[in-house]
Amino acid sequence: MAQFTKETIALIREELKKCIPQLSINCVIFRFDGEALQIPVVQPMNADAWSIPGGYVYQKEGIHDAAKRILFEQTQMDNLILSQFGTFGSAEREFSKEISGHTNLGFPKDIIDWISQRFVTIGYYSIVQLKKSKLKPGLFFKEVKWIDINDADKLALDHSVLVSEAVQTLRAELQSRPLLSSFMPETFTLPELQKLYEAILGRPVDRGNFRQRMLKSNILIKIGPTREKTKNRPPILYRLDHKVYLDSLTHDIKYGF
Amino acid sequence: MAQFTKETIALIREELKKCIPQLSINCVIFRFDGEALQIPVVQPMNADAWSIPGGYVYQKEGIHDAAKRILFEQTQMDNLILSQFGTFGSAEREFSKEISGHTNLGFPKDIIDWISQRFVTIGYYSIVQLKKSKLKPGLFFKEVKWIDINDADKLALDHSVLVSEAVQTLRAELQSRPLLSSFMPETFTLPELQKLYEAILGRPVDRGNFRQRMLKSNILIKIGPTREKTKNRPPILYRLDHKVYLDSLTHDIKYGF
DNA sequence: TCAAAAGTGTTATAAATACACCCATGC
DNA sequence: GCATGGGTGTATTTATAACACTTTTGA
Repeated sequence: MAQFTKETIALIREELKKCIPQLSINCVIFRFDGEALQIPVVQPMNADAWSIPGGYVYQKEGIHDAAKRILFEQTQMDNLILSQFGTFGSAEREFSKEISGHTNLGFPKDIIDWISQRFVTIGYYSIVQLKKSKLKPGLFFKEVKWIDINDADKLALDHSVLVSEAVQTLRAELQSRPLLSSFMPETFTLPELQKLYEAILGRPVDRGNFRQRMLKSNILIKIGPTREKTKNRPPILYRLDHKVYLDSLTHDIKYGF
Repeated sequence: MAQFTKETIALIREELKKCIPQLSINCVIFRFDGEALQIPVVQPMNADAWSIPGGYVYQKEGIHDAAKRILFEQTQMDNLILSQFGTFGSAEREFSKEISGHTNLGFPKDIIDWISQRFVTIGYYSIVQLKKSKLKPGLFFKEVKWIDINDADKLALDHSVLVSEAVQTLRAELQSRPLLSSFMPETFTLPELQKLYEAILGRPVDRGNFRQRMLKSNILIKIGPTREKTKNRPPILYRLDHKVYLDSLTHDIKYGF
């Protein structure tokens, strides 16, 4: 396990001093690679386990800004629209054993004490387009990588729970938030869009009905028969009509009266 | 403005020592008086402004339990089902002036410093039946009272914002959470239920369609023609079929494909 | 010409929505 | 009898959902 230099430890100590204690932020970022939803996970310098990106809030910083900063520091991804999916702070959310159990953290006691306190964490989620999803590990991290959400069941602490809560929120907000703008590239085909919906909903969707609904809603603008050679019948290329799409989001729920 | 005794101040100091700093919880509790939605607001001993119930989280206490405890301490209401509606912590959420601006708080400096720090607050909401909604002010409070949500625009700090966020969440969760069980008494009439829906949705609803939908869903059990003398045609009494009601909550959203 | 994936159409059912009409009560 | 609020029915439109059929491509 890598050890931190004296300078790095001093730096970390200074950073932690500027933060609100016992409050953390964790981010679940989604992308769609054409087949499945994926999220980035990070591996700190001094640990083997994988976590979702997370950190602490500066005293003079809003929690929203903190989430953006932390995400950028740990993955280099920027310009994301973040939304909360919940705040987690049961009495059992106390991982001092799991954290200090690793004998060779390379941290002095004061830092170990600080990070192994009982924490309340605010969960944020966001979405990034595939082409903007290049990751670069932050200062104190060995590695960052994308994993399928279905493989997110062995993360550090209670991070697997956070991921599944974020997925549920994503699902619930599919019709009320402009998720497509964030997920899809400039141009795409209906079969591609359908696969995204299937990945988010976790179930197959009927092709005919899906197309009908999408086309009737006028959120898609046809821009040509296709781009490349395809193995079978070439799909039609579309792009989002952002204006119509934003208007189409269900601000009002149907009640039947 | 009332002053605290030396003993009370010592007690408060001991309490605060046991709490997570810079993290608070605020509760928005709804009841329905037959006409409008109402929430309880509290007035601390040493302040004139009205706030929604709120407090701090003990080190060894889950945030959910903390919300229940705080609510009980400040209103004596118990056995509520609490849900989060958001966590608030913008950099501007810093009310030291508003808090210490009141010159006669009656607190020593260390306590003023503690409570006028920058706080992140977790918002919880819940519902209580009218007949279970008797309030009793807590130890450090002058008064507790119910106010209409429409009159909640002059609360302390940013509490009016919290209330409006809670109302939005209530609205959004009307079809997915068992709110009726908490709002309605054992027996009620359809016009009464309709008024609740109108209060929550903030708009009139069609009587015919409302009745149809309610009756077709089988969540109501007819228990008699009426109870008392009424001015006009006596409405029919119903009670909730809790089993059917819970099953009827929309766990899956309609997408059209 | 065949498989595979894309694209289109048809139909049955259920839900949403707008109303019109009747009923029971007190005055 | 009539105003008032409670209760019921009907008709139109729209959405959901299942599924059959056609088209285009590469091999």
